Amino acid sequence: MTPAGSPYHHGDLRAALVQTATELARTDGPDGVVLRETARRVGVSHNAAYRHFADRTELMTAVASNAFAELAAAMRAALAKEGRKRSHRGDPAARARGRLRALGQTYVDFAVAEPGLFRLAFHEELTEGEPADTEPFALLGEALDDLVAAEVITPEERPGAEMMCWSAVHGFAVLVLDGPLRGVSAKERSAALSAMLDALDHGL
Amino acid sequence: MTPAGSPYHHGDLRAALVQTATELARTDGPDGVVLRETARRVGVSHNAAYRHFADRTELMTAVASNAFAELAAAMRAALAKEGRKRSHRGDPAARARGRLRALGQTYVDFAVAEPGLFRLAFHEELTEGEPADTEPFALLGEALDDLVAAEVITPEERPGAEMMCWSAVHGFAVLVLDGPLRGVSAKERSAALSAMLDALDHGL
DNA sequence: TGTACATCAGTGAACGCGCGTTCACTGATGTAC
DNA sequence: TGTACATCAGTGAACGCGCGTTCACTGATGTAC
Repeated sequence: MTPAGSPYHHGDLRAALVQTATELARTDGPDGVVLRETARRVGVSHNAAYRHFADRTELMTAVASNAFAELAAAMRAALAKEGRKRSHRGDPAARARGRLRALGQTYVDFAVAEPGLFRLAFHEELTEGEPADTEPFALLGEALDDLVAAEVITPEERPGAEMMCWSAVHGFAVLVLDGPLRGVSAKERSAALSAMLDALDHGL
Repeated sequence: MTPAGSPYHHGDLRAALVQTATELARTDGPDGVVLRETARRVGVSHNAAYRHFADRTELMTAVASNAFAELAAAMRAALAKEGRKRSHRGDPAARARGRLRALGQTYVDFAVAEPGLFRLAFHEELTEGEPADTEPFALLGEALDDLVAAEVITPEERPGAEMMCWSAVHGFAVLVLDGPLRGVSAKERSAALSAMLDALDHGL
């Protein structure tokens, strides 16, 4: 608990910086994460940040990690909601398929709702280092485990199916954000996504 | 025909700038396209570029257009090569499927071979304006027309199939360049791509 | 064929930008005795 | 309980960077008469 006013010691400056930088990324994307601006907004001198991060990249990496966590949380919520559906009672195959679809839908929804965070999470310079924090893809993998368990697909089909799901869902998101699907209306977009998820489900 | 030496008038400065900027993009990606450096390499004062481009973005757009043309050319070559296969004689369905697969393969190969150009082509800031030059996607669309004509898929299935192909292929490329598939060896990568193209083919 | 003149294509110097990063420093905090 | 001291967390000023862009200018070219 820091006293009111502007105490010399912040309390939890690191967390405050990451939080603020995340908001910048949300609004302005990867390039919006400016070290000086982040410090300014937190109300601290810009070099104070160097107590907590070696450089700007380290700050961005922390933001990316935040973004992945946010996406993963949305996906877990969607998974739980879908799992609870009455129609899936006693039908593990339908449930597994429904959950996979829900994951894909949520992934794309997140990209559209938070383009800045999404772009940052997959920002080239950040993914260069150690293996990225890819919980979202792990969740997709678990959904595929369920699909195998429910005998919707065979273990042999799984590798192809997995690449397919990862790629289709991520690709759709990217094409909507920065590709030829950019200008498309929300309505058309969800129709296209829906058609694709149908094809994906049917193809498995 | 310009005389030897350093004539005052270049001859075709615009083309030279685009060409050089393309090489910069090839090596260093979107951020590598630096107006001053481009002019420097061409051997011209940096503001000469403003005779031919309103600003840096316009130069980059020209480079992106080059990149798309290069990708499209590779795809057309793959299409022609696949179409000539003996095994496809009298089997339009097999041929249509083979061509679609060849397109996907070529698309990913291009992204891996020319990451800088690929990233530039789908660079956020460039795709903002008017509809991008998307011949590669048009080719994918034509391949799907053939698939419908050969009765491999029905016209009703086509929209979902199209989104699926676009997304899967583009998504795979992006995941390999900047996503969790980044570090993967060439061998693993082509196995994964192959598995995905199998799944895609089988799913249609 | 010669010449005047509009137009096009280049030059060179300068500006402002705002950043990331480093340096030498000071204020606050907690712990050993 | 008091005090010395190491350590941690901030500050403020400064640097260098290299860029994109603009300004006022000059050299080359082609066309009308």
